Amino acid sequence: MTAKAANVVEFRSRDADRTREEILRAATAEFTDHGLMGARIEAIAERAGVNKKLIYYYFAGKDELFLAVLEQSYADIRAAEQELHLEALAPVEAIRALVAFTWRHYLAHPEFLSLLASENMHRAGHLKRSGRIREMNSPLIEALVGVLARGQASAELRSGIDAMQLYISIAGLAWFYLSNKHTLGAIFGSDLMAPAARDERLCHMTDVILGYVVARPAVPTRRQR
Amino acid sequence: MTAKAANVVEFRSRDADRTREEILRAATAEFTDHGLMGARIEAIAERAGVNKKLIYYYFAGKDELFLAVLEQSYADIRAAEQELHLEALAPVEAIRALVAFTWRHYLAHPEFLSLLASENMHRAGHLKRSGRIREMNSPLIEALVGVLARGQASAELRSGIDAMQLYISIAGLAWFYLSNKHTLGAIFGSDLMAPAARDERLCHMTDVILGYVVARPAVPTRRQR
DNA sequence: CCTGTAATTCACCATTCGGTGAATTATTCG
DNA sequence: CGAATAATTCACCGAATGGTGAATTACAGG
Repeated sequence: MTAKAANVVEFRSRDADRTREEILRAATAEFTDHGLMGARIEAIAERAGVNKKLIYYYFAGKDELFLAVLEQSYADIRAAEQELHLEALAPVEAIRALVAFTWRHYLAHPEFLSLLASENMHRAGHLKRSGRIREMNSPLIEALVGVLARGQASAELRSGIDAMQLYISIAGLAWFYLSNKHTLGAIFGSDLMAPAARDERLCHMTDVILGYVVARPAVPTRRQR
Repeated sequence: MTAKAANVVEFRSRDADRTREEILRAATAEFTDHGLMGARIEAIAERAGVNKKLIYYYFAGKDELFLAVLEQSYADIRAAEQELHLEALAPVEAIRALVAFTWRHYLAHPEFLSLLASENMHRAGHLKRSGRIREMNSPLIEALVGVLARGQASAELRSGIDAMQLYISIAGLAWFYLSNKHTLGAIFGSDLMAPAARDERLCHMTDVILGYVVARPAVPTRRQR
């Protein structure tokens, strides 16, 4: 019985790898657009051009799918960091490169910002359950420690810089601008993503960070209580 | 009919203002904890100790409620900014005060970060519809412009600093650390909210910003293209 | 005390959503 | 080819969820 309209239903060619990847891609987009709670499984299925049940065939549920997306996004940035080779650059140039890299990576991967925002709202519950991500503990910090040590030895960089604090500051300068571009843009009445504005931001970020790390001739900064 | 168990139902004393405020308070908490999409109207009603329908009596719907919460949060920070009186401080001290203020306000008002994160995920749709917030265009920026002008005139501060960029940078240094404390804490394996860690962060932030704004004896910072 | 109305409760709905059991089909391998 | 199995579809569910119409009650003003 039930002659399905004969012409219309294209059957999916059966390719597990491709299907899984398409689900992941669609899920990344949906989670990025609407957050973990706002994302709809059915919407992910539609974006992927896939039957909803397939999502449960490949992933245990919404949370596991989100975790897979998050892990992928982390893997991407870690992989990109590998190509920085900070150890090959002079200290000041290494810092400058790190700032530019951070800016450009966030710019090119808005999903990273959005996914992490969701994950933080969930108090990093997925991340904590993921061995994979915790093992990805960025080698970048160690590279940065090396750069700071070299720079301090050569007196090019200020002493007493904490690598983690510096890393967080560099990330923060880029992150806040990009993740809050809509509210900031509305309040300041300007398009923060216009090419000129983006260039200016990188310029400013670089000045701020270099202003901090580059050793000063004399004038010591006073610590506040 | 239907004798409700006689003893149990305490009737709400009828106080429109109080009820409205309690709904707003509960909604702030719920939106903060779960985001706009994750927040449940019924949960807000329970938190407020109020019948669900009352929420629709005082607010048109979920989005209008969210907007009201957002407006309140903006009003709070604008009010707090009023008491800074940057114009009464020496330029460097004014910057230092602004950094500390930003840090402490975000620390004391996590809802501000969370609400704005939701609002940005929604591309500032509520904010754009709110005349009230757009009119709140921070006088802080103007005050900051004044500080920078004074500092430049007295040669205490570097020239060419853009007030908006600086404001975004100060906010970003605090924001990223706080809004991403869970993922950062998991990755770095440390408690970023421990008192010592918080003090260290403020210290670092201050050093970074002052390192940038304070005029250098000679060594000009090279601009990158 | 009485009455009008503002504030509150109650019962209910249509829809959406994450998720599932079982059938079905494509593909691989013997 | 024929059977086994991996990949996909189909039909369906129970629980939430945002929202509502209408009744009800506390309270202020006369």
